[in-house]
Amino acid sequence: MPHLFTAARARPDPVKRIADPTVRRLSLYLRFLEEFEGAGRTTISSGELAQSGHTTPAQVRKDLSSFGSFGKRGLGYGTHDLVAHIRQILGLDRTWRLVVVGAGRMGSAIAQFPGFRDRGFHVVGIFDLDPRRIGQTLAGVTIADVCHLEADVQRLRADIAVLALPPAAAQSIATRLAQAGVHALLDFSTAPLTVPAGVTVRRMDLAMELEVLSFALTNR
Amino acid sequence: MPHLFTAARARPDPVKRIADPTVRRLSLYLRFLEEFEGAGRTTISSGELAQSGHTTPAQVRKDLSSFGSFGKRGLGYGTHDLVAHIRQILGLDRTWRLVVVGAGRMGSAIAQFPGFRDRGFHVVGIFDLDPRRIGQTLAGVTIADVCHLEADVQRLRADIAVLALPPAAAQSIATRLAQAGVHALLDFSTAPLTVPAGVTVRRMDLAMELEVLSFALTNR
DNA sequence: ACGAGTTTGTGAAATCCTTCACAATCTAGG
DNA sequence: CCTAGATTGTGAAGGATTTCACAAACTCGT
Ligand SMILES: NC(=O)c1ccc[n+]([C@@H]2O[C@H](COP(=O)([O-])OP(=O)(O)OC[C@H]3O[C@@H](n4cnc5c(N)ncnc54)[C@H](O)[C@@H]3O)[C@@H](O)[C@H]2O)c1
Ligand SMILES: NC(=O)c1ccc[n+]([C@@H]2O[C@H](COP(=O)([O-])OP(=O)(O)OC[C@H]3O[C@@H](n4cnc5c(N)ncnc54)[C@H](O)[C@@H]3O)[C@@H](O)[C@H]2O)c1
Repeated sequence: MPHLFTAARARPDPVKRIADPTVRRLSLYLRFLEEFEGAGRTTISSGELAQSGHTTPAQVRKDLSSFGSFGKRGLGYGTHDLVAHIRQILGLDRTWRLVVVGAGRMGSAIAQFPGFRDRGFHVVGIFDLDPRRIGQTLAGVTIADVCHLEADVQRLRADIAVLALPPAAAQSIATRLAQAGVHALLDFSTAPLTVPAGVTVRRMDLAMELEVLSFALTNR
Repeated sequence: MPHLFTAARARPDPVKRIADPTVRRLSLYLRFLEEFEGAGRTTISSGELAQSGHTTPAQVRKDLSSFGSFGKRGLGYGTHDLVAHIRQILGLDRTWRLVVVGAGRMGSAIAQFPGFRDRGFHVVGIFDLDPRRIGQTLAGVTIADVCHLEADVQRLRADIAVLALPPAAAQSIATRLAQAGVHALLDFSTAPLTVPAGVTVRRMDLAMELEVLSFALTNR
């Protein structure tokens, strides 16, 4: 399900579809660039980036060139510059407000993970159904009753929701979130969700990945 | 990085590369089929399967046809039959022995998740570095010291390892596991791993998925 | 200021994956 | 047994993504 988009921030030229794999790689490149920048490197070539990311120099250059021309021929890319550009392309030059729905094992692990805040993803709300969980605090956020979900996510101005729910509950919660104006969902449950147009869903399906590994092992 | 394989279990015909997306969809189809089977349906058409999985009838048929001819024209696929076939294709007609390395928030959540055992993935070992964790028990398995990792995974006959480690530790543990004969890794850390040929790695990169969502939100 | 050496940016080619379209084959009903 | 209706299996077409290959543009040392 590819999606159209218009270029970020008044750049007139490249109104163009960006492939999903490109966006994922951009996210990867960003990490390496930050490492390189931290290590004091001021420039980096497509070849070096490619090596870090298990891809090819041509791929790196194609990926970047869909957004503009950030490198210097003969030299490579300025690490600091490129970090700034990719952050802007990915929309990481701001913070995003996250809610976690389902405070079980997985939901708790995610809500307590400090790495997200460091990258601009702030957990501003946690919801559950279970009276024993409601009222407890995780990483400074008090678990709220899911029955006021719509009002709460609007009050909290949530941008993104992480669903760590039993599969049976996921669809109904997804619909309620979409209704309440949350346009991005990260779903850990096993059933694919149906959502209104304009809402993006990403799935994290552990069981599927294990089955892919099983297939790989089975076929030598 | 596509990989070659030879057809599962002495079928002479289709020595052919199977696309990764095909394998993932097979895993999806299997879930729906199990639901349909549980609901008493004896046959199902490619159209119905497609609808459940957000894909097209042609895609479903192509996917299945890379492995053989399982349907009946005019009727569809026998649910029970197809479940059995897909299980066999994916290598799910046996149990797989899992170890979890890193018993922090994420590792604990995974080790304690009952859903895996139900699908044939048995957690047989958990490892950590932290003396406070070593000796504790999760879901009936005692956390062992990672220093005997190689000997332990061989003794436990582990097939698959889940890495829930700090990124800095992941590469070294992956290398040790590969050395010890574990040919399939599921990695939760953020750095892509380099492994010897013959070892399959799947990544679960939460941060990357959030950044893809950030991109989607940013570009309307 | 110049030439040797690098590295980018990008059309074109190649590869990979999905969709189309239809003959082949089945069921069901009379 | 025959016909109407349904659905599979699959080559071929189409679309998407990756790789190739090379001119353009830069740096650096002299
Ligand atoms: N834990 C894992 O390692 C793991 C692995 C693979 C998949 N998953 C999937 O992730 C999801 C969560 O897994 P988990 O292990 O955290 O489960 P869990 O049972 O520990 O937690 C689920 C939580 O959701 C809450 N909940 C249930 N219905 C709700 C509703 N309608 N609204 C709000 N909260 C509700 C429950 O009270 C519970 O706290 C499941 O879909 C599971 O299949 C988890
Ligand atoms: N928790 C999350 O929601 C989350 C989200 C995104 C990514 N991740 C990633 O998953 C990984 C694990 O995250 P976490 O939250 O569970 O971290 P954590 O700190 O809770 O757990 C890490 C565990 O690994 C152990 N460990 C460290 N070095 C080790 C070694 N060499 N051998 C064995 N054990 C070792 C530590 O003792 C600790 O128990 C990290 O790479 C993290 O970036 C986690």
